[in-house]
Amino acid sequence: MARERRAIRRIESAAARQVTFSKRRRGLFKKAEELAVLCDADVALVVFSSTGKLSQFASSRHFDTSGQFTTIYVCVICSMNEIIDKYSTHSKNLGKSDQQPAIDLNLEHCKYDSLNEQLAEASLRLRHMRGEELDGLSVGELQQMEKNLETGLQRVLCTKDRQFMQQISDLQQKGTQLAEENMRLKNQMHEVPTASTVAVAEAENVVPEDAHSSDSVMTAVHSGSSQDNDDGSDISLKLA
Amino acid sequence: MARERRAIRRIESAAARQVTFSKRRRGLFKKAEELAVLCDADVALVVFSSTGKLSQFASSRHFDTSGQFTTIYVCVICSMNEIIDKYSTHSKNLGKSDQQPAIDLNLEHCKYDSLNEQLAEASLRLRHMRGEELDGLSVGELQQMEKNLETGLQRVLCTKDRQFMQQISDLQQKGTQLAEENMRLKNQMHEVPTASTVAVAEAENVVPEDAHSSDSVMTAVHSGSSQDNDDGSDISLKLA
DNA sequence: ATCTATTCATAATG
DNA sequence: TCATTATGAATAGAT
Repeated sequence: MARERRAIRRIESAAARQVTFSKRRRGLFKKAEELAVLCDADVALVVFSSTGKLSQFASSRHFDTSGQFTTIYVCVICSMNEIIDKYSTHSKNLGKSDQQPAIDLNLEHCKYDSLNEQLAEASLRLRHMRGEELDGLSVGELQQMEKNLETGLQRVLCTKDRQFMQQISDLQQKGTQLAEENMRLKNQMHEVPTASTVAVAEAENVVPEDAHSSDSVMTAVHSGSSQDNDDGSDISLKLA
Repeated sequence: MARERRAIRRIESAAARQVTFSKRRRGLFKKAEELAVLCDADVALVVFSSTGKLSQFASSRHFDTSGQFTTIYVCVICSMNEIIDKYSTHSKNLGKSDQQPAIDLNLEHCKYDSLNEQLAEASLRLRHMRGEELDGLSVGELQQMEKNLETGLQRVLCTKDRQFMQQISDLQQKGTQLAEENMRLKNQMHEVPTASTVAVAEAENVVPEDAHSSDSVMTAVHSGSSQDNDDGSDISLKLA
């Protein structure tokens, strides 16, 4: 693939071997990733260099934050184990029925296979719901799917609206409470001498600037950044 | 790497995906083997196609019969397991040294539990897609679902349209064939005595009115309703 | 690491 | 699936 063809035989020079290993390993992992993405395949790749260093790759399908199904690559033990489990199951199902105490094993196998089938069925349905692999379906099945999707979408929209309204209502309530507390604070300030007012304001760090009129106090509280949130919510508070 | 660069994104067409999968899988396995030989590395590669078919590759070092150390390539379970064992050992050494006081039994349990979890996860997702059990979800998750459902719905609609159009196209083709056949029949009628012509037309019920000029025959066939459909389709035939 | 001359993999097509 | 071929990618060797 280059200046000259290199015979596919162990490279004797350790240095050259290391260089070639680096180059080709990168290429191999890239190809593995491309295969996984292009063909929607699960790929697990484990490589030990001649010095014993491990590199691994596994593909996994997940939801990403933008809400689309995406193939992302997780080179972590967890994901790799999934594929190895899949592999183990597969190789156990095919072939070697020897060397096993047979009885319980078969029961386990049945349960296992049944679970696998159910999982396959469920993921096929999910893929259909995502609009994938539809080509084999009849028009009737497609119409049913359309109906299901429309129903699901409607319900999701309703739920979302409900949650939005709940949040708004919560925020309004919180706003009312804060406004009431502000009113109380304002009244307290009116009831004490001017010198104490300043002391209180500094001690509680509520009003960052010199506030003498009641108007300026209200303004400062409403426009302040939300350090005053005591429930961990990160939604900024805006009141009309 | 060919006539044109293909974007590294999931190939939508199942057929094209399958073709690309075959080609690229072969390439990937070849590269894996070459890396193992050239660089004296241990390589394990497990690939599940999107249809769930497994292919695997593993390299292993053995003494061959000539008494030399050689890297030979064994795509058998045994060899793969060696590497997976190596992998497992490696990943066990790093990090989690906990949770492993137990017996080998737990391996089976883990796999079983994992399958069960996956199944539960899949069916929950399905229920979510159908708009069920949404109350626990955040607004963000709901928005993702909304997007997914819209995408799925769009794809279902597209597929349905495609199938409708396919049916229409099939019917049009059939109509054209019938029209041609009618034309042949008409020509045959011109070649036999008038009495027989009428008899044939009535017997086959193809041309409803007296048709003597070629123009009127064509018109009759094209605007005729589709009693001539022999495949049970109930879609009416309209030709331009 | 970077740079090319080559070889190779593969996308499109039949 | 198989064969062909134009094209872009990967990479061997050198710096």
